[in-house]
Amino acid sequence: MSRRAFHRAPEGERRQDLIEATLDCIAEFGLKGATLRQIAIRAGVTAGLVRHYFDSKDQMVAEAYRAVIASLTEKAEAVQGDPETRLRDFIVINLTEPVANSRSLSLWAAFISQVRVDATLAVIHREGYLSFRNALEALVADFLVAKGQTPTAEECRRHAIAINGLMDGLWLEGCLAGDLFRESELVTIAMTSVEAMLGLPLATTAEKH
Amino acid sequence: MSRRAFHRAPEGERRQDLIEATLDCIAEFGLKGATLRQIAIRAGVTAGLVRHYFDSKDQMVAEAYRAVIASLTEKAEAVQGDPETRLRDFIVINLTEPVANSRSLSLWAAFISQVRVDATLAVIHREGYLSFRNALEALVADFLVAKGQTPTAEECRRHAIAINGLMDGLWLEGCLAGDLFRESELVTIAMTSVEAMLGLPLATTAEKH
DNA sequence: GCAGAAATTATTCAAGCGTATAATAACGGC
DNA sequence: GCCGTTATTATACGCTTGAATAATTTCTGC
Repeated sequence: MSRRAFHRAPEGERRQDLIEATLDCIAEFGLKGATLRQIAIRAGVTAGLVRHYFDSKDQMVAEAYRAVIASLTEKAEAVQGDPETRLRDFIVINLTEPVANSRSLSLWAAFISQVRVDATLAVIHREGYLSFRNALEALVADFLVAKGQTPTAEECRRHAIAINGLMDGLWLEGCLAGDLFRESELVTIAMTSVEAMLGLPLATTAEKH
Repeated sequence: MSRRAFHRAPEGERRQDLIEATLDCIAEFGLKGATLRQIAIRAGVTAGLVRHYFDSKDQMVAEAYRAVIASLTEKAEAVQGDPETRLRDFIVINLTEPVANSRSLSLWAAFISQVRVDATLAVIHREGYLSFRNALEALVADFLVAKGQTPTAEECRRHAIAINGLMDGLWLEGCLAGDLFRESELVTIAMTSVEAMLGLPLATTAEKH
């Protein structure tokens, strides 16, 4: 009857590990399969430790949701360069790995299905959604202005809604059934569609690495 | 200590009631809150009865998923009239009640998050997705032909993927944050975007009721 | 109107859940 | 090198879960 090996993790690292383990379990077993015991196994600790870092399981799950939102938006909001490049990169980033994969979708869907149930998650969700759409709206506005147009705020809003919808939908298709599409096919379709919607070409620039 | 009132339901009705109650509970409490006891309360029976109609809870949930898919696709696949009208109606139906509402999304998301976990649900999902996209592809092909074009199969496929993505994404936005949009704003945006993507106008026809 | 089948309720069960608490191991200051 | 603090393990508790089974009510064919 020997006691389990006792390993003290570096400052703040354990908290992050627990959140990662939570997401792994939700993606793999669903929200109802992500039990404290499963999460603890995944994180390499015992279940009781969770309550040393979080007030409750629900609080840990909420923080895990924040991490998901961050991983889905932070890369997209960090695009740089001229307006056209930024818009193009925004599209590419959202429709390729690591943003677009089946794990991301499973996590996203698990939390979305809880938004109506848990008010805390609803707040986190709305903040993430609005900041994402606002970022896209700014991208579209900058792009149109750079092309010599003077779009009204209303036009920008409508374009942002439409493009946001298109991107969400293609992201979804790619995550759900990536095997049905050829390599980067969805990116090409998105580019062509956005060009048609804005009535402007999105010049193909040389690949950067 | 009197026994609970004993009411025998008409042929086959109880089964449907149980599936409806299951969906109500999933929408309201999430998958993990949809317990046999909650479902039984909602259906006005006792929990034990479930196993008289279904082999297990999982089987009932799978049948409930079939019902969700059906409710999301059956109306859209039944559009009638000339190709242009069918395409327009298809768009309208998918972006307005009862297909587009927050309950539908909660249900859809709950099941999608389980697709990676439960192989049975994965099969049901893929069938529904493909039949939906094929229906849309046929709609697009008919429309283009009616407009005097001779699109290749590849063109139809790409258009269907793009429009499907747009519709999914706008459906999603509408379900998640319907309060952020004006009445039928999403339908208008969808119409305008599809026109731009196909390079053809979708004539506004007189409202039918 | 009775007998057997089917539908429904009631009760029980083992397993797993999140939480609480107590015991123990590692660390940092002095 | 000891001591208080904190991170971690271990264990126990009350509750809920899906499932199994037994008891009861209704229906149907004759």
